[in-house]
Amino acid sequence: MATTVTEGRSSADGTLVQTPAVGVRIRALREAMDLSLRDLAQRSGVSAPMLSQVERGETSPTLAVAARIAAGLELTLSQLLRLDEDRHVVVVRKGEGRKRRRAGHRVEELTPPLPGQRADVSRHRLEPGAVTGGPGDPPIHEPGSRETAVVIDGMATLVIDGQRHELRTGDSVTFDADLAHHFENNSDDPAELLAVVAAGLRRS
Amino acid sequence: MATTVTEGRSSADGTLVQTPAVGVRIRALREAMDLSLRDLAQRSGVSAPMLSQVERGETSPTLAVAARIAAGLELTLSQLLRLDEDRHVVVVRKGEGRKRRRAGHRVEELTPPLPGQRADVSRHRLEPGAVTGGPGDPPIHEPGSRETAVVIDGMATLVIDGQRHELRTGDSVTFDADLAHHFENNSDDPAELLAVVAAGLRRS
DNA sequence: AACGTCCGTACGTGATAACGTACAATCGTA
DNA sequence: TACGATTGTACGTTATCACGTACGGACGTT
Repeated sequence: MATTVTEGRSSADGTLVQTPAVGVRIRALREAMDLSLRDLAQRSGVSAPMLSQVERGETSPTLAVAARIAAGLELTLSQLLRLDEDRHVVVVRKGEGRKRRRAGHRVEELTPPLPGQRADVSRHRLEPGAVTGGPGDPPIHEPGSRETAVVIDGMATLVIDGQRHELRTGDSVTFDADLAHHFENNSDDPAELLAVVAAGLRRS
Repeated sequence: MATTVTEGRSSADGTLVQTPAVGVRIRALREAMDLSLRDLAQRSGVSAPMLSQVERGETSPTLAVAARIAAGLELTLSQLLRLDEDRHVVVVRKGEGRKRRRAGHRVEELTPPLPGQRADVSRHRLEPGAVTGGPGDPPIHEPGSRETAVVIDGMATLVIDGQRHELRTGDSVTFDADLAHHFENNSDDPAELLAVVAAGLRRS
């Protein structure tokens, strides 16, 4: 039984000469989607030669063009850039320390650490009054990832982006998992949740 | 079905015209830090007139200068852009979702048909003696996809590649979903399953 | 081979991003 | 009032971004 907390570690301190890095990332994403330069050009509205130059780091695109490229890759620009800014290191913590600090929250990892894993399934048990992650240190998943949670038993409240969503047994919710979010159990009975985090496009 | 779609400040039709928005955000951040254009110019290495034009949305900066501006505001570029990309979607499905009924097999789709969806979560109820993957169903999934199933309640048997795996309540299993497989319920009580199918990298 | 079609990239041109300088407006201080 | 100091912005020049076109190379057919 292990508690997984996926934390994006931003490199705010480091220098960010990302112009060449984002080009490599764009090329990797494009090839991962099996798109040619002209395919992405049509999807994004950016010319193929421009894409080639950007991918090789010869030019720095404007925000407008970069946003169109990201949209062609079905990403927002911030998501695209975060792929390079973050180390997106997955920190796996043992349930021991986590359970002591976040009493009433038990996490059970269901998906094994297989290579090429793109979905992470975990089961959560929230005692009355317990919260996942915590408001101050919210678990944010990899950029581009999306989470689906199902309330198996009891009631829970999803707090995301300043909004609260009351969930009853049988309810499910889908949202972008790279946003700050956490679950609360404000009822008098334990709650069972099942969380599925689907990773964004990634290469090797 | 009662699905609730909650959106932040979406860009309406989906296309994101963020060039003017980020300018307003930059100005707000700069003024919040009590910096003049020349102050931020020195901190970021971008000329003050350029900053003025960017803040008013007259020009779209390149990624290189946008990153320098963000650094001058002590932010990464993705952090700066994220503040304006509020196309975060939260889809809440109250109660039971869209169902398909087979003989003794009820399927409930939990993930909404959102663009960019890469994982499909479904809930299955198997009556005693029932099997999944009945005649006229998509027997196997896309090549490269992987499936994780969790037995929420009852017992079930996974038959895959000529092998049988007995699963009890709380058990879970992960396997390559492009293999022929199906679930059976050989017990005397109904079984509740939750299946997660993570698609491979999409193409075109 | 010879063909058509795709791939990524080099080239030349128009558009514009980004700079340095200079200006009107505002504020504080003498 | 008058002055220096700052504010944000208009102007003109240079650098370069972004486009359309066109080229050499790789692949599959005929």
